[in-house]
Amino acid sequence: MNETYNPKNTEKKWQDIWDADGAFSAEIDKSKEKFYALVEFPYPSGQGLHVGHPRPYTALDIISRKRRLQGQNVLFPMGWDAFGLPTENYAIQNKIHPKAVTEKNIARFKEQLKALGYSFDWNREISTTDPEYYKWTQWIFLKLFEKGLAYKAEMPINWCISCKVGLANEEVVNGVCERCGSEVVRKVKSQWMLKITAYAERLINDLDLVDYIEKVKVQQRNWIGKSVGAEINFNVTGTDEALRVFTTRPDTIFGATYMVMSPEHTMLDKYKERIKNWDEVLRYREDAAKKSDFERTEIAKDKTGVGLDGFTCVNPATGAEIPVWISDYVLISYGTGAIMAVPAHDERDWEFAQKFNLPIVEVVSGGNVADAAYTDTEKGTMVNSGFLNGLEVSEAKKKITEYLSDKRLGEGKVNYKLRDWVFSRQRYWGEPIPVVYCEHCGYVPLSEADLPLLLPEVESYETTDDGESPLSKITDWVNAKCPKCGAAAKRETDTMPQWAGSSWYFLRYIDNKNPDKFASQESLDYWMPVDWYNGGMEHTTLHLLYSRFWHKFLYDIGQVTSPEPYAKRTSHGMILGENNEKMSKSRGNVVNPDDIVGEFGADTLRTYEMFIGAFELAAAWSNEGVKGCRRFLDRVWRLQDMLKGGGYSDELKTAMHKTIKKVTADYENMKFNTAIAAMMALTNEFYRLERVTKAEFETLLILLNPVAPHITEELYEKLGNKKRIYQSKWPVYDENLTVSETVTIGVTVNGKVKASVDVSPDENQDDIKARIFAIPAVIKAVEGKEIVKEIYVSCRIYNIAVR
RNA sequence: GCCCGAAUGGCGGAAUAGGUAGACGCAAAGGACUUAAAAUCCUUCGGAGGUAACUCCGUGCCGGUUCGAGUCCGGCUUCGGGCACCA
Repeated sequence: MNETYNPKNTEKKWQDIWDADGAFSAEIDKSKEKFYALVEFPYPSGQGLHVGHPRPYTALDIISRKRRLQGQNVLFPMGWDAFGLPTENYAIQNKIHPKAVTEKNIARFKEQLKALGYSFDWNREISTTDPEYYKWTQWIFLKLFEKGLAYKAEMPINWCISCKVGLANEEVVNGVCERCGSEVVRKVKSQWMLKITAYAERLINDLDLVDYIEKVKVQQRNWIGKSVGAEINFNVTGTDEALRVFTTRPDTIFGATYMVMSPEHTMLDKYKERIKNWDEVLRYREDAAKKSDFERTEIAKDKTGVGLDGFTCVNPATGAEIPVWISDYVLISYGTGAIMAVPAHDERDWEFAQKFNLPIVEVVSGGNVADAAYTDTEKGTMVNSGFLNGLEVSEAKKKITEYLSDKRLGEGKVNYKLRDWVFSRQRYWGEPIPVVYCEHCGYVPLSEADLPLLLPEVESYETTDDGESPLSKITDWVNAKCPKCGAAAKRETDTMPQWAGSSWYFLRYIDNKNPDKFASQESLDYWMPVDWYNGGMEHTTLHLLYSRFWHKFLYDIGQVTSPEPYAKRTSHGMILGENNEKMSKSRGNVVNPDDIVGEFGADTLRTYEMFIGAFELAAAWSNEGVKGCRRFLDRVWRLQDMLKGGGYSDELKTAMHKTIKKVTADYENMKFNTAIAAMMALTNEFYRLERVTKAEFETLLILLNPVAPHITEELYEKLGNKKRIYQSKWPVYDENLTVSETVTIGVTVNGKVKASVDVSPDENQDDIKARIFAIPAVIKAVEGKEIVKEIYVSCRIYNIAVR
């Protein structure tokens, strides 16, 4: 009898052995196929590791460990996305330097991750807050600036009128400040922007080059939101000037019965003398400033707006003078900030017209525009539309666009929902933006030789009363010389958003200590692109898109050789609390991974998180379920007590080959739960026979090793192996041996199961039919009925349709 | 509101290409072992009816396609993720 399974005796032991052996350190080796596996590096929060973290990490650890056994040269790195708001807020509250907080949090995270036995190459660890790292983040910014992709623009921020600070969206709860409950307004500030929109088309098109799960591609395409339409000029009555609109439905122009401008539209200010109800406009503008875009575009809410008195435009198609309104459902950030309203064929316009009694003119037949807007573009013919009458919508689109550009009234235009990236934060704990402002030269970038521009020490990390970054109060840091003319100049005091550091981190892992370049050409050539990147769906539209944008930019300037950073992208579901709600302190349903490791061991935690359910779906935590996985590992441990020598036994030969096949495929398809179920079933077979051969046991151990690396290494050693599992080979299966001689299939009558019958794959239908019609239950079911049809699907089903 | 997902026993979930719904695990019940408990092992385990053989119902709801639908189509409901300064 061997001693009982105690992970405390074995897990640390194997982690130390792997460390000492350098088992998982990756080096360039051109004789081997490379595999670069990437998981999203964590934000090292003060709460420590969450049970959600191990889910994706274990998943790619499994794939990495398996690929190594299959002979690939695997790079599986880990690091820290350590700049950010929570650390800064914690630092403010506790009067500790954010750097100290970060160091402490990283140490804790690292210890926790190490205890889980991941095969990370810790030699390649990085932190975005390390000056040797953010030097290159700043360097990329300089390149963007150099190419005209970084620029300054007036953009609104959330401003708490009481705290006098700029707030993150998250800190605005129901329109009020999360800290003090006061009103939050939008305040316009000059901010650094990155021109991601210049890459919109390629970010869509190049999705065809990569293997991302479909929902990620769809979400990115929708986020970029390409729409093809036209920009059209509507002359302002009595002037030479035009109000320009963007529309995806130029075909409906004859139905444009009024126009709507965003309350922020600059043309309003220009014509304020003409607008008789200017006071009303100002009041409306103030109210709109309090709402987010999200609130403003909500369709369910009551539409609001102000009709301009004394300001009208002319519909260029009909020649009619039409009223102009302002309303907050038109956003200044999309299109031209103004629309032509076609209430008959747009839902929002329809509701607005209903509320304010504006005329609704049908120009596409097919619906009943008195009841609802008719928005179908597939079916319908143009009516009430002059020279467009009788055309289909798509034809009308083409014709009116040509007409408008001939008459110089507008032209075809592609618009994207994607907006440029607001790159400034008025915060301390971020990368300083390496730019100075010189009165003579304007914004001047630092020279590359001056990087990294270090984040200076400050007394206080509190944002300032005027909404500027805390850096603005450090005068001897702010005061600098213009790199161009040498005159006195001021440094930019905004810092970069957390997204900056995470937009290129995969490039630093491959050569993390290089002092001269973010990564050497050799390492880029060998390791890039990332072969498999797994992360949360919540990062699909921001992080994933931002990093693709930066990588494409680096590609354009010849710094990297692949147009896309990630060859493959998969996604995991969240781990919820036992009550099926998101884990949070306030809900009291948080599970600490340390407790699970302490009580059951890391292998149990890993096995459980992989067994919990379909990888891509959310799953609720269950402490009872954890116990079940520990029980499975206990059963595997006790297999050593029923060990017999020899190869695969005759009884289990098929089961062994089938299991190898299933586990091998399931791991690659991230169906970890069914892979584990198959290994449980195999273990149950050993128990049923009350013995396991050495070869069978070793195969099980290697198959299970990626999921539960410690227990399997220990048992493998106990079997007398001098080599470790990590040095062994992935088992192979023989396809011919995975097929059983007979299969049990169902016999159904009109789709209802009546009996089952064993068939062999090569048996012909007539023989099977003869046997089936001898079964009493089948005879009874078809008795006195007419047999209409019989369907036999080989090794699947035999169905008899009767009447 | 817009975009993307999801819904299957008491519970977590399984079901390559539309082919025996409920694999595997948890919980529960009964039994074996034990002085006892824990652990372990064995059995039962979707619902209703029936002594039984067996019958009927059953994959969120309504309808459709099909010899056959958890799976496909149309229309809903509810829940989760994202909505650009949380990351």
